Amino acid sequence: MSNAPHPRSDSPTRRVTAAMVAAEAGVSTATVSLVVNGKTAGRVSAANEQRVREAIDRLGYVLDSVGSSLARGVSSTIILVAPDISNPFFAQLISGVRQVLATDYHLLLSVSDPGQRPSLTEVSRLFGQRPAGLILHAPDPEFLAGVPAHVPVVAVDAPDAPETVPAVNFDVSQGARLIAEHLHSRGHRTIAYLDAATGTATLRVRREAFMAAATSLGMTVLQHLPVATTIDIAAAGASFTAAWPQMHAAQASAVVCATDTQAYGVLQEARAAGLEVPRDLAVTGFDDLPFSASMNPGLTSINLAADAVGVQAATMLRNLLSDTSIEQRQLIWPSRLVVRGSSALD
Amino acid sequence: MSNAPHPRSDSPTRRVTAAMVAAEAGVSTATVSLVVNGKTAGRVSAANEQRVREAIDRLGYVLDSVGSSLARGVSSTIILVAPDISNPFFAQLISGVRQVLATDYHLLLSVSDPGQRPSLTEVSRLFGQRPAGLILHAPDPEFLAGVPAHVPVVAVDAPDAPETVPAVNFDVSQGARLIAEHLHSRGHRTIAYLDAATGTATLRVRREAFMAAATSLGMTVLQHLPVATTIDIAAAGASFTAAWPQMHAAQASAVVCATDTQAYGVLQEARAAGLEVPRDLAVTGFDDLPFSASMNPGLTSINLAADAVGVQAATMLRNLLSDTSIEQRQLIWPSRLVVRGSSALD
DNA sequence: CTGAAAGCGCTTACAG
DNA sequence: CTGAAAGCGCTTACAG
Repeated sequence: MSNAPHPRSDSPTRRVTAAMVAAEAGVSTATVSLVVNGKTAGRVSAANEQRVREAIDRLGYVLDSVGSSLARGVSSTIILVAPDISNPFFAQLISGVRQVLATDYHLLLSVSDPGQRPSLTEVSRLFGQRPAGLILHAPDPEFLAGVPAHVPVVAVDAPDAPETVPAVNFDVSQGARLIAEHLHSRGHRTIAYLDAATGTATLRVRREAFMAAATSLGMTVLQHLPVATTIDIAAAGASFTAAWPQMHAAQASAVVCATDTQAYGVLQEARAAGLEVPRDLAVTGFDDLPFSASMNPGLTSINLAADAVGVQAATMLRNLLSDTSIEQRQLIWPSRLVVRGSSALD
Repeated sequence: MSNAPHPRSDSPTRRVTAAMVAAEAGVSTATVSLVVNGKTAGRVSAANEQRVREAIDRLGYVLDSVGSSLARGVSSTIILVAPDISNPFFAQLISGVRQVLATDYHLLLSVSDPGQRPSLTEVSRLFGQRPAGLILHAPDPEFLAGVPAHVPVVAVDAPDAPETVPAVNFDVSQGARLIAEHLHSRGHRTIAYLDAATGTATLRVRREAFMAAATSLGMTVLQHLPVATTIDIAAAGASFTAAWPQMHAAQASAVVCATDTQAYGVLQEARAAGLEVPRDLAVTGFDDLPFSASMNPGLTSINLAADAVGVQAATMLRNLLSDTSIEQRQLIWPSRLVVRGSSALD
């Protein structure tokens, strides 16, 4: 920050423009622009480039991206649209995206309130920003359809995205099967499924894949017992508490939860009800949040490689932006079962 | 989305501009601009306003915020700068900010990698966006000093912010005292403090306030035992494990952690070491993350009203933006002790 | 109440 | 290799 003073209390120094740099260096603004954008090869003499760089340093010039975006017709901002950043798993995704895109683009997040989808005005304003590209986490089909044709887009965690949309998904079907097989191998035959009531595609796939796998293994899955809840610890716990008597009567020996967050609530309330996990009741989650290993007992879950997927999605988008033809339009990342104490006696 | 089709596969329809709307409505672009910005009072006839609105609907016009920002000299984007969004507590803060600002401004998040501070280039690009204002979560002094004088700023969770900077802080000193008093009242006399090694001001304040309170209550706090760690479950657990023999020898009966995240690691490793919490060792956290109630035993912690603080900060910024003089430049929000099983026998 | 015009800061053919 | 100039889409005094 040494040579670019930003006097917070001094007189409101005027913004330094390319024109001022040009005057200082004795060149045109066209030349300044070429230097700033690294397009000097064969277009700017070494001497002039040097002069411009010195002038930039002297004046503390910073490219105005608003002017730049208007002239180029597109900004260098990539917007990551997420329905819910309270999911800690999302931080990992971002970290992966940053690794690939942070150098050349400005990464911004646009979030809606948890569980809610972005409104029409929010979407319009989004495109009014002229983003260079979009990474959409778990977009609903309407949002996807509303993206203007000329904006490069990559979807993440969107198993229902049309094949024409580049996407990187987690293999949650496989994860759901792994859970079913794991519980079956531990002798469970009657099981409850706590679904998440957000309508996201990944959650539908998780449920359907689990049902299919459990059924084909000859297990019984209780219907709507417990009742689906939002992805919230307290709501999930309450739903479990309400359903437990019936589950118990039906001789259910395990609760499979659509998300780790919900499983935390079930663990908590099962304990409050005096149940011993996993002896009296096995519990499993999905997502393998960083906190799941710290539960007591640890929560058996499905690990999703969020950072790897972030890297993949960002790489795909970068290729799209540089017109590199991408080989595969949709990638799928394997899931991994992590067995912990909540489903396995030591 | 009905009357504003975004043909994803059709021919690349040209962006609809204010000039096209003006032509369609038979008025000037100046009039279109006034209507779009709701500045019609006494400046646009009802008839013309009506015509313009119809033309906008017919053509599916959306204000281009890049052009608008350039003309006005400032965008309608408010950027929330956060060092680490993996902190779930951050989602609550955002929710509060959104409640106040989402209608009139576009809220975007700029994140750096966990624990790292934003680089100079990132900061420059930030201001190249011409944000209407900034909300800074736990900014370091250098960043704060680098904010151009004309950009309205509100800091959050920045107990070291100069008095000239509007800020909303949590009373973490009070929280630290509450922890000390609670443990003292439970009979603890020798205590370990697991600090967080990120250099954020709030963490320094937590530690200093705790040390002062504990000392004045006549308690002994072991020095650098365990060794400070990043805000990471595994790192904290490992640090605890390494320090436990010495802590035990020193007859420490409690570990006070700078953050809940670290406390999770301690709980986990204490359990692995065969310790019973809280009988053999009490553990406390700080932040009261949503997961802390789900630990077993539940984690005693300090609850910070993140959403309330988000609302406050956003309100302050909105007042700053509308030239309303704000009464108080710095607000402080009380902390609340939440006692759970990790420090209290049933 | 209305519109022509200047201007925001930059980029990019274009002519030299 | 270089610069004058047009243009990106909008807003805002200004003159009427």
